[in-house]
Amino acid sequence: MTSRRSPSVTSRKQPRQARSNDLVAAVLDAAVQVLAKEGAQRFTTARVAERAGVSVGSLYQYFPNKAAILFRLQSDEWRRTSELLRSLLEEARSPPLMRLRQLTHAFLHSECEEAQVRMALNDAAPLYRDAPEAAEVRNAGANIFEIFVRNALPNAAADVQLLAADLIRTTLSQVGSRFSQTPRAQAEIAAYADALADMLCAYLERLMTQDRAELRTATRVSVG
Amino acid sequence: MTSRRSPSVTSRKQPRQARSNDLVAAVLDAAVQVLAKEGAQRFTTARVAERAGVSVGSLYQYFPNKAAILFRLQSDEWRRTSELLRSLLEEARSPPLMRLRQLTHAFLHSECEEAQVRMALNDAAPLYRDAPEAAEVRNAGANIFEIFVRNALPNAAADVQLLAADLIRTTLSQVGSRFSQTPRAQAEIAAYADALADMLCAYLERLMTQDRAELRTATRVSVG
Amino acid sequence: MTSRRSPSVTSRKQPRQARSNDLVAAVLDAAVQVLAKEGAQRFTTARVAERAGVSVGSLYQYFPNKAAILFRLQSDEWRRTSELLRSLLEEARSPPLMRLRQLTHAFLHSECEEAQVRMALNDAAPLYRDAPEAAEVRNAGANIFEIFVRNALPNAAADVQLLAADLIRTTLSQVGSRFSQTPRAQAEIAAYADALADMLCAYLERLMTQDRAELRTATRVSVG
Amino acid sequence: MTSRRSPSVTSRKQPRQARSNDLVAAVLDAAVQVLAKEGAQRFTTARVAERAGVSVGSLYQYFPNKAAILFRLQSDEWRRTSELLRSLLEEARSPPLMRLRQLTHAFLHSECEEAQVRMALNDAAPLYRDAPEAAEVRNAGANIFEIFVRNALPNAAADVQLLAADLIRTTLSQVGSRFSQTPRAQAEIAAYADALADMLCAYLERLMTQDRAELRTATRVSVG
DNA sequence: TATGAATGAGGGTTCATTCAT
DNA sequence: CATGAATGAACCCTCATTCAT
Repeated sequence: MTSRRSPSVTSRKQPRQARSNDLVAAVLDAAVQVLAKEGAQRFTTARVAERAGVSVGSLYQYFPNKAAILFRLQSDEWRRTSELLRSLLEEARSPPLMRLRQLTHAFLHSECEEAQVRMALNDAAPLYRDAPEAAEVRNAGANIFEIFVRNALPNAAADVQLLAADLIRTTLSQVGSRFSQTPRAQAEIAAYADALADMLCAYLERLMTQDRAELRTATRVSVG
Repeated sequence: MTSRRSPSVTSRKQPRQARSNDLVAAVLDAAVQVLAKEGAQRFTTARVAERAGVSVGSLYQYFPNKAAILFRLQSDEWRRTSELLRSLLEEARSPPLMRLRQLTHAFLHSECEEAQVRMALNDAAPLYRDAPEAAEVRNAGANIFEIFVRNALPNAAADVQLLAADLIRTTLSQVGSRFSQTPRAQAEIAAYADALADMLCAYLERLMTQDRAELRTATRVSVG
Repeated sequence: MTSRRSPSVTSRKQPRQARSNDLVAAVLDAAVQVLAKEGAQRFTTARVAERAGVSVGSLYQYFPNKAAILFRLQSDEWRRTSELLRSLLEEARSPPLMRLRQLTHAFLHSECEEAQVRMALNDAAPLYRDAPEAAEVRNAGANIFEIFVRNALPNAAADVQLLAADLIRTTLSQVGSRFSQTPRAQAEIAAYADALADMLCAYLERLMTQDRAELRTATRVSVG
Repeated sequence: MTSRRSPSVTSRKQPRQARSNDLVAAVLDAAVQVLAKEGAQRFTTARVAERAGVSVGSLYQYFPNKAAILFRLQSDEWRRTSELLRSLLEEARSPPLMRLRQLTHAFLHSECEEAQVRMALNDAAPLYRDAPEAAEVRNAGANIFEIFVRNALPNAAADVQLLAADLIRTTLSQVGSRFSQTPRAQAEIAAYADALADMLCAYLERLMTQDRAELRTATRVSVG
């Protein structure tokens, strides 16, 4: 394939002053509204600037291009989600399976909020996903699951742990994203979350059983 | 949000003659190439026509608009996948869990073939997914899993069956689609397919256990 | 201004055979339907041919271009109107003013029938009106009024007669055409026709008075 | 008939600054030239922009679409004509019939100026006449005649007044428009205007006679 | 003679980005 | 710094007409 553009997508300047922060906030806010109201297709810098009550020129002072706005939106979104996941997964007092179930519920509900914007943002993904910064942000989210899995499967090989973490994370985010493409009632969300949690937990449970088996084997071997 | 257009997307005329079929085939073939080489962003009717060695006008004799080409591509793709799934799931001689595992492997491998095109097609989804015909094609795929699940969980309530079928199907297609976004070696695919199959099987196994329990309960009740 | 195309617009061949006549009739019929249903803007040879159940190629065998179809439609329309006017104006038993009034009513009613098509045909006028044949057909209609006026104002100078004939004809056709652009109830048509007839008759009456005066003067002069 | 589009046609933004006004003026000016030189058929935004020495993009900053340019031209034209008519009809010192005659002359002369543009604008009418704003502008012109007729026929019923006003206005504008489609010498214009004025005045005179009769009747009744 | 597939210039419109003010 | 007018390439789609079959 020919080269596809992956220009830098981060802020042109770090806005230190109050004014700048306001402007950036206004733009991001407007961007969300445009995304929700008009969809990814009609998401234009002009429309964002207008809705933000700002000139296009100003917009381009803080975002190098349209993709940067979208990337920032997605970035913030990922950060928020990571925060949510971290707070639930790291809560070490409850057992892993219970935490995973709680998280599934929380995540699915959160996905269904502002599904409109999330979908539009998803539609616009081709515009920002190839930027180098994107990988970085995504990896940050991955860590959380890796820690969780390492904790739940302390005796598993590293690659098994990574694979499980990836699969759980991918399943959650992809299935959640797809599920929220259709408007859902609260009860429906809860039911789907239960099923999804069943699946993830069944998987994790199986791994944990193997994990304990491995431990016994390892012990016996070392003892023997 | 404001209304978004969802124009019809099916063929303008049924090509009966050899000539027409050639043209349609050439256009679809060219469309795949453009998608792979240029991506969804640069997928234009002009480019497709040029690569097909055909005039734009001719292209528009057989496809009412750009979305129709994309829809047709996706449609064909869905049909092929459905065929694959059906042949594997309906193969009644092997037990359900084994069939599900085989299917996972087959599906993941198939997803990773021509991943480039699949991704581009996915990026272009906003252009065709709202067409009325799209829902129809999607539902066709859903049936296959429903039948499979009904067979595996004969005693479960209908809504449980539907939910399980939906979840399995969604997980497979979404996780598969995400997984294939990165180029993968054969071994990597096999490993991921194993993990994914583990997850789906663990889930189905749990449901099957419950299913048998329900049968016992029901039997006891009716006997008692 | 630069040259505007005024290509010939008459039939490519005189259709003598039954088949040909059928085809021409079918095309004209279809043309009327397309005009009514789609408007001048969307009046295309392809649409006409399809609705006529005929291939574009065949259509072009009997009409040299799109304008020719429209011209033929308008031509026929003018012929029909001329027939109507002639039959009413030449009816010599009733006095001129009464005939003019009757004609106004008849004409306005006729204009309001199929107003849809008439309007569309009017919108398409730029396509055919510059053809040399158009003037010819129009002049045919003019004659009728000239004869009528010569009869009503036998003593007037030739240029006065011509001017009056032109004005009456122009007023009738233009006001009628404008009036029928809005859908009208029968009573509304009658009322407007009455007013229009009032105007035309008041005008003609005044000229007739002058005409008689001229006769007296002429007589007196010639006598004196 | 199927629905035909009637998009809004008014300015995209109110040009406040000198620069903007210049651009709008340049575009309108260019539009007139293109209309005169190329006709309605070849009136394209690209040509207008080019002749205005402006990019298409700029053109679209001030006009939402092609129709808007045409509508604006027609609108301005209507406004100018209304101004002319008002100044002549409201000139209360001369008697109604005289005013009507003067107006007829003035109007016909004005119609014959830039007849080329007027005709082209007329040909393009289908593009803008269905816009909601068009009715409004047209009605503004109607008022002038209604006031004039109410003054000339104070005792007539309201519907009689409205009908007369409509008929006079329609006749003037339609006959004038048709007349100016052919290039005319000054003398020819004067002669035709005289005839047209004769017709309108004869009509109005008849109504005024009736009006006075009604007054007498009304007086007698009220006295008796 | 009939067909209808093929053509491709041309039309209206959008939008990311720049830069003079 | 802020503005927003200006740019013009690019996009999707239409349609009168021809000509090989």
